[in-house]
Amino acid sequence: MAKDRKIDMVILGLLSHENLTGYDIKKRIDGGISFFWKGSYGSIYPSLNAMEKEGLIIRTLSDNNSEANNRIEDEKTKDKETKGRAKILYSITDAGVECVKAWLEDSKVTNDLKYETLLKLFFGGVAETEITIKNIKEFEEDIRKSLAVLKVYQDNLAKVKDDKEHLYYYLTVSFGVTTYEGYLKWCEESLKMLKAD
Amino acid sequence: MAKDRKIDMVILGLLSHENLTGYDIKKRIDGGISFFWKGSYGSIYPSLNAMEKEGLIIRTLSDNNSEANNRIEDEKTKDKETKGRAKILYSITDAGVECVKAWLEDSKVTNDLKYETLLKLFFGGVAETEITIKNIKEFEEDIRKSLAVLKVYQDNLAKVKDDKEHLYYYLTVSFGVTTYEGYLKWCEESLKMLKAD
DNA sequence: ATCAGCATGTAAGGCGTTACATGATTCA
DNA sequence: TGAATCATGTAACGCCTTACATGCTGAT
Repeated sequence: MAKDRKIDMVILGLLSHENLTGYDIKKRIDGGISFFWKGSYGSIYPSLNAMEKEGLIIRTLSDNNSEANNRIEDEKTKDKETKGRAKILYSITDAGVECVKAWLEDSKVTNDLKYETLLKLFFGGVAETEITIKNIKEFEEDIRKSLAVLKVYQDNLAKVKDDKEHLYYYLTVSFGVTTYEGYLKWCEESLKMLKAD
Repeated sequence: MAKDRKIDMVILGLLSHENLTGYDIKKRIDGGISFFWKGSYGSIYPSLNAMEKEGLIIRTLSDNNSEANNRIEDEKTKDKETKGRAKILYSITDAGVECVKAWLEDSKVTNDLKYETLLKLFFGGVAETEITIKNIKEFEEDIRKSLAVLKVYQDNLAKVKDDKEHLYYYLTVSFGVTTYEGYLKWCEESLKMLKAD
């Protein structure tokens, strides 16, 4: 049942949208969801293998240049498609979908936040005020950049948010935009207070 | 140099304010900073022992009912104070303070956020809309409660924020208040959109 | 007398990162 | 030809949590 490894849910969730390789999954994680979740190959590939054994996902042939061939034709399960590349495309099984549903319906959640920025702020009294000001300015700059990226996502998604599938993505990105805007507001006020001594 | 174990910095930071036992440290972490950092005894005690060996902290006699006796009188270093309780009070050394300063001045930070709530939202399309609505409402309720607590902290700290020592605490708590208010705003808007279908 | 809170610690195990190892393909 | 990107995976190691083990103190 994929224990408590949240990475399993991330992968299962992504596969509920489309068939992906481990490499693709990494790209998806690094893309639109990176502001609230991260993952590395070192966790993705082992998770993929474990979930395949559990029957939550299966290897599939890639469907590029053809439609509807979600069946396995090669028992080595290495996709030979266009050339001879070793590429493993995964798709979610019914058991996998049930697993995601069960997780969604389970109301217990753990939001684990580790803000080193805030830690440094909290203990800022140990060093000079200038250090804290510098740290906040750097944080502000990072957020400003991320916010710009998120807003592009948000604008594009706003146009298609009537489609159920995109609404959830839109809401997630909006969460990022709202919180980042809050961060910037806080940065501004804090810098004012610190500069005033 | 306490490697990359962030818990070391949390402890060192707390000890830069006051002398504490491992048990006290746990309480401090669970208190005002729990919204951006967490820690358990299983990480606190080993960290304390490691840092003592590194000379970043030392065992101290508790100074209750007396002033200025920060010297060690008992080589067993178990504080025998009021009764015969085994209680180890730690204080930060100069090396420890330098360590915190070096960390504060190092501009690289890692803010590691794992929002299971957002993960569930992102993949909400797998289940019925009602599930997502329920999940958001639960998140909203949790945030509302935490915000109320934070606001009490903020109000109390606002009164003493002219004092340098308290300003940083005030700013940290304000960060929490600002972001939590943003969360609530987002919850409201999202629920509206989801209910509108 | 019992329970909550004070107080310290260890053991097992889970989760995850970094760095490494390997090799194909595509494009300049 | 060489660099970037695609693509999969392992090994070592680190950090942390959970659960357990132990025992004192103070209040009801």
